[in-house]
Amino acid sequence: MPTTGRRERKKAATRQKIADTALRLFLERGYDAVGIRDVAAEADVAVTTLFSHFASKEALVFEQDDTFEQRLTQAVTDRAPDEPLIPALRREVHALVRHCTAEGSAPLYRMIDGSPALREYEESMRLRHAESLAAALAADPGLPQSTTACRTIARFVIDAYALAREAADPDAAVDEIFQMIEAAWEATHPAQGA
Amino acid sequence: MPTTGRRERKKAATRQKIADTALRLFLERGYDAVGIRDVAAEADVAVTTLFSHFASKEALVFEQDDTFEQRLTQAVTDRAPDEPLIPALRREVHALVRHCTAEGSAPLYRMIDGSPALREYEESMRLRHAESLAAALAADPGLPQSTTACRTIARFVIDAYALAREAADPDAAVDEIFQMIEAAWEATHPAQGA
DNA sequence: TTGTTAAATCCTAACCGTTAGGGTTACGGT
DNA sequence: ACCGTAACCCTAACGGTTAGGATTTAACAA
Repeated sequence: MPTTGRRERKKAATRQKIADTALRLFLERGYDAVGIRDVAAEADVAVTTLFSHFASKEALVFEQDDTFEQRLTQAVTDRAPDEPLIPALRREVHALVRHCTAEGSAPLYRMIDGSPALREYEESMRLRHAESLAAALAADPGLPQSTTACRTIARFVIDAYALAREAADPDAAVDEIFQMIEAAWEATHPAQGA
Repeated sequence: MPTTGRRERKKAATRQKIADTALRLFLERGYDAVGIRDVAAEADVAVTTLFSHFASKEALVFEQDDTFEQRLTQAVTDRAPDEPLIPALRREVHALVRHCTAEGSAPLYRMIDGSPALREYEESMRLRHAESLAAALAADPGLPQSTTACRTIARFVIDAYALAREAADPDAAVDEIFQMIEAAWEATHPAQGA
């Protein structure tokens, strides 16, 4: 029942073809040098079809980055019952940062960093992710923190990801920033473990 | 010698007239309902002139918000020689939040919150402010923290501003978040005051 | 004064992302 | 077999933004 139907398959194929074509062209010629009409023509679809699959030109680049959102929230909800929050988040951010500083991803992220529009779009996207994370934190019954505290920690975690990606030593930066986040988080407890 | 010359005066006047006209029209009819060509016509300038003064439509709304940047950095550089960093920043953020949650600013910020484009623009602008603040922190000889720590604290401070503005009780939110920031900051010291 | 330079402004026309309007095809369920 | 509708198409436009190049005018020196 999830994927029965030729219709959904064709739709998914169209979407994928658009995304693949776009990414290829962007990397070949540069993001700014490729127009929406170019992508649509090369993928052999109408411009309106392209925009029925993707909300904007920038969204073509971050095609499957709602997995980012899911991974963060799942790091909170799916952690072992006794595992403390912050280390779980740190582990996930480590993995996310490694994933996007890996070999194959380098050209993609160089392109992103080279385009103000893409940087701006990504930041705004991360903020939405932070809101999701904040909601996941607020929903955890083991965490009696205020909504403000949850939203704050969520943003701090997003900050850690963004800053670590730009740092000279991303791994070390994650650890350094998470020490700060840990301290911030503990400051919201009335000292629970003591 | 700062303001000699009729030329600079006329230029400043043109800029001001554009900004005033834009803000008036935006508040009267709504941001989306007013086009660039409307603003230019009402201000009696060419569209190209408008864009020689403002880089984008959104920039018309945040006309003089580099004072924001200056106030943050000056809170660091101009503080009393013995005043600790975080309380100085908290005081300034308190003032900034109060300023934009004041009576007269309400319609403006309702308009901003109502437009995704303006929200996105503001966030991106605040990130630039965070970079300035990070530079100011890194330049303070009394603060031997790493660049990563400086950039982190800078972003946390911007987060505090953004979150507090949206909170039900902005003043209390500033205090709550700054307790977390203080803890994060202390975590970067090898315990200096003990 | 007068002439020269460069800054500020102007006009027109276009570019590009995005959307509206409205039509065609073909899948899915009855 | 038939209908509803999802996915797709085309054309034309809208709105922010920019290029190209002309025109005015403050600033300043001869």
